[in-house]
Amino acid sequence: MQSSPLSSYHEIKAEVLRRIKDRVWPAGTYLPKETELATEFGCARATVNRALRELADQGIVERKRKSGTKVIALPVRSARFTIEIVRQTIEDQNAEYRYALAMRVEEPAPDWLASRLNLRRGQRVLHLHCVHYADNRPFQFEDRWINIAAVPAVREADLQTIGPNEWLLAEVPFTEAEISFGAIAANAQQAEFLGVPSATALFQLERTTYLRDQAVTLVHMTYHAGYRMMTRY
Amino acid sequence: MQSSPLSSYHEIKAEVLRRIKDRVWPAGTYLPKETELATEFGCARATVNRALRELADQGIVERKRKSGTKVIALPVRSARFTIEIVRQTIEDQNAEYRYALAMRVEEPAPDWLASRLNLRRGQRVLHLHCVHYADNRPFQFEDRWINIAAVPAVREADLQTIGPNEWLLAEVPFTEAEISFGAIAANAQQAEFLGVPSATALFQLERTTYLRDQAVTLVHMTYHAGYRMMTRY
DNA sequence: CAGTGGTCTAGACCACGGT
DNA sequence: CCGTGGTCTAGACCACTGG
Repeated sequence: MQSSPLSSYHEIKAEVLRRIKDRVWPAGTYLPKETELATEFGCARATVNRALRELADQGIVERKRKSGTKVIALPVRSARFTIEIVRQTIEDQNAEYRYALAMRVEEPAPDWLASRLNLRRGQRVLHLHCVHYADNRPFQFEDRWINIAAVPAVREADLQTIGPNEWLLAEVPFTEAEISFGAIAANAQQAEFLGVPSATALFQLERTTYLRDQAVTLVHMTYHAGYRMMTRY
Repeated sequence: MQSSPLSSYHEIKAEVLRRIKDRVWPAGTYLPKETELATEFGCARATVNRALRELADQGIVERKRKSGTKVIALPVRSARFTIEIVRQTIEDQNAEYRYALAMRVEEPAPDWLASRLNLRRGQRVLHLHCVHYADNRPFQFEDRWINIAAVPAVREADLQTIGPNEWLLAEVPFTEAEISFGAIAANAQQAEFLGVPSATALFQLERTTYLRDQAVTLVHMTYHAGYRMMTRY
């Protein structure tokens, strides 16, 4: 074997991928064990291991102790979307970012919210409406609820200047979140803030954030008409 | 130092993460170098390396040779969406999957498509309309164009039984793709196939797939009203 | 119980990128 | 130039899991 000793895990990864693509190892079959590949490629087992581990992370192969490494039948393609701060998104487009806080109310959590975020009945929350502009055109409308108990400091926060997203990210980074994307028909409020006719089809991102099992915030971010979220893989 | 020798990279990762969260190492600061951490934790440098590398992959820290490892200021959270085959999605909901091929036409690529996929003018493509049902209710409408030159075998493919997505995935796995999500107002066709009023707000996924720089397929997958794509991170 | 991947080690050399 | 992370090695032990 040992054509020309591949000694970087990049090379090994590429070679293994090539064999899978070229059906040398068709979907469902098992690859040789790590030690065998190490011998074939003339490298240490750790190097093969690193290559295969990354292929497993990418969902190309599946590894199990004792059984070995096998090529996944229908490769599940997973795309990665980076959810940036809106300001970033806008500035990346070389547009001028402007932010406005349209509403800030402290009140007891409405029942639907309390049940959604698992709050005690009547627990106090901060309800915000914000609009993010790109070159003075509305880009995103943000409707956010913050659980005050989870971040008491928010009462003192100056959210006139900094968006709540950025403020929260700096205050309580590294939270767990649940995200969903969907399409909605603009309600009167969204239509007004975004400057579109009512019932316009809009892209919306919903995110619920938790810190150690305690809900921090629920936000609906509704984008201007025609917005598309993109990525490649 | 060396409180209690942490010797698994999991433990080290957790400990480093804890220190970042607890602001022992605030955003923007540099962590000790790998060798120092290895000494502190009483383990090999490779172990520290593995832990820090994974934190870098997660976008928690940023590493650069010579400079060192620093805590990212505003952690960019990236969510991973698995784009499964529709059949999977439906079956995962314990619903009955049914598929119908509504149209199959072979024709020269229209100009907009040719320019979009970088095809020669008039190159022949296969144009398909498919509907995927969950428990006999329309779930997704698929409008797909396939570049015949890229996958000649598609001419013989029986797309009555297997959806083109599954067929393509088996035939040409491991392609590059560009994806975008957005909201659209249903046109007459989409409205009819999905059984909703015209202009209903619908969630749509567009994907362009390439194999070695050659366009393979462009597809618009439009979901039933109310559909949301979910994930957590 | 035994086979395969999972992980750790101690040491080495290399490559990038500030100074 | 030279410090820091990037990677490789040879060898070892461990942990899960299939038979």
